[in-house]
Amino acid sequence: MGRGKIEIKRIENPTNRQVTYSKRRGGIIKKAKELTVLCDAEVSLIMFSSTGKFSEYCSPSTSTKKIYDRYQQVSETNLWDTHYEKMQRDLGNLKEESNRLRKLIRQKMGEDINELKYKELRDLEQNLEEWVKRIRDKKNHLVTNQTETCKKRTLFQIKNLEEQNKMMRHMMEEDEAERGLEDDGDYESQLALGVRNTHLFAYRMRPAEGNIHDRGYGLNDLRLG
Amino acid sequence: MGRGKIEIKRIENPTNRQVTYSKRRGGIIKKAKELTVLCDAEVSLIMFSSTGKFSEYCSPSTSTKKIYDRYQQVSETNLWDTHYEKMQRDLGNLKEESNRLRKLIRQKMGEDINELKYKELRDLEQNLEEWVKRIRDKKNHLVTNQTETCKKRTLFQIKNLEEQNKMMRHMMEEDEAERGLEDDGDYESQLALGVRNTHLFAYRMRPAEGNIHDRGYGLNDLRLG
DNA sequence: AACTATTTATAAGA
DNA sequence: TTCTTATAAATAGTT
Repeated sequence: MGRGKIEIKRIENPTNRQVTYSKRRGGIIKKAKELTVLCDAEVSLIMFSSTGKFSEYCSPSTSTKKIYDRYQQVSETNLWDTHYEKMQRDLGNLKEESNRLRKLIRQKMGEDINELKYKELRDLEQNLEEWVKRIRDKKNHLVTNQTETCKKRTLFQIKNLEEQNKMMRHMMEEDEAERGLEDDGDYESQLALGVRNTHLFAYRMRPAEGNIHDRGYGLNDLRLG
Repeated sequence: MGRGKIEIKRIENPTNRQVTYSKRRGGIIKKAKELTVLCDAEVSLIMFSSTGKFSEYCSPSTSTKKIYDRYQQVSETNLWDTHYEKMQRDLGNLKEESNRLRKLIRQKMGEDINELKYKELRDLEQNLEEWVKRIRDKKNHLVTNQTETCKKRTLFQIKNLEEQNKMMRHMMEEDEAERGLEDDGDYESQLALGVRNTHLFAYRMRPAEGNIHDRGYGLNDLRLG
């Protein structure tokens, strides 16, 4: 849509790419809004440009987090359903195969009874038992995997939390330290200056050092008299 | 874009709404793909229709989860930045106010030196200290809040995990039970039938009960002798 | 940021 | 759902 048709492939010129990103980001967000309103849908749209610039749209009435939670539910349900359905299909196939085999056995028995020995039937039984076991193991494995995945995610969250806290504590300490320096230097020097200025008038003048006028803490409720 | 212009407001007819949803969902996913390729961007798009139908698009080379993790980082950073910037602005305002006040004080001192007492300067100092304290408390409060939010999220994840596990265990048990019934009834009766059928021919016949042909377990690697 | 020639998306109809 | 097509909307290239 434009003066010329463009091929859908990476725009190599970084400026053009950025401009196109801006324009199309606006377009897609508009589309998301329209979809939300027209169709009463819930939409979450998260975008990172190639330069790492972040934009998002989320339907009002919900939040990105809520949508993501719902997404996780649905997609895990899908995952589970898929595995489970595959298992059911496998079982179905086994049943069909079994039917064919039993027919074959009956035929054979009809044709030549001596070919079917008691031992062979024991084998059959054991084979069937093995298959049941396999199905069960498969299912257990599945459930275990799901559980492990959940555990891993939670552990990751905890790790994430710890890192975030560490970072925040670090930021806080750094800032505390910085503020502390200001307190010992800037702020106290101002106070001292104030006191000295009083002395200046009340008792005797002393020279004021440096420019203090652009470094002070403002006060909204200072009583002056 | 279409035979007629439409107002962007909820489509009341459910059929039309569904049709429009389908069409526009395709459109927006196409746009997301194009943005991804043209601009080398990372996009996550999650949609739920008004009937709860779920669709998503995610740039190849990443995943919805990764994008959401990145989103959380960025949006928390933004949140933090916003608060922090507000704090810095507050501090800036205080500094300005302070400058004005100091000018006023100097004027007053010039006009009438006796109005400024030592006690007043102590008040000034205490006020300044209070403000510093307030800023610090505000910041501590902020950090604490952030930490609490993270904790809550993690606890929620754990709770979620526990519920999911419970559900899965329930599903598994239910299915185990069902399978168990089949084993005791269907499956064993089939085996028994096999054995009995052998007896039928090898030793003596016994009546077979029920129709077994549509319920058996199939076998892929059964050796028939 | 604007502008506009084109391409693209899509509303309505089948 | 899917196709068709007239028309609205988005946007590529340009200023």
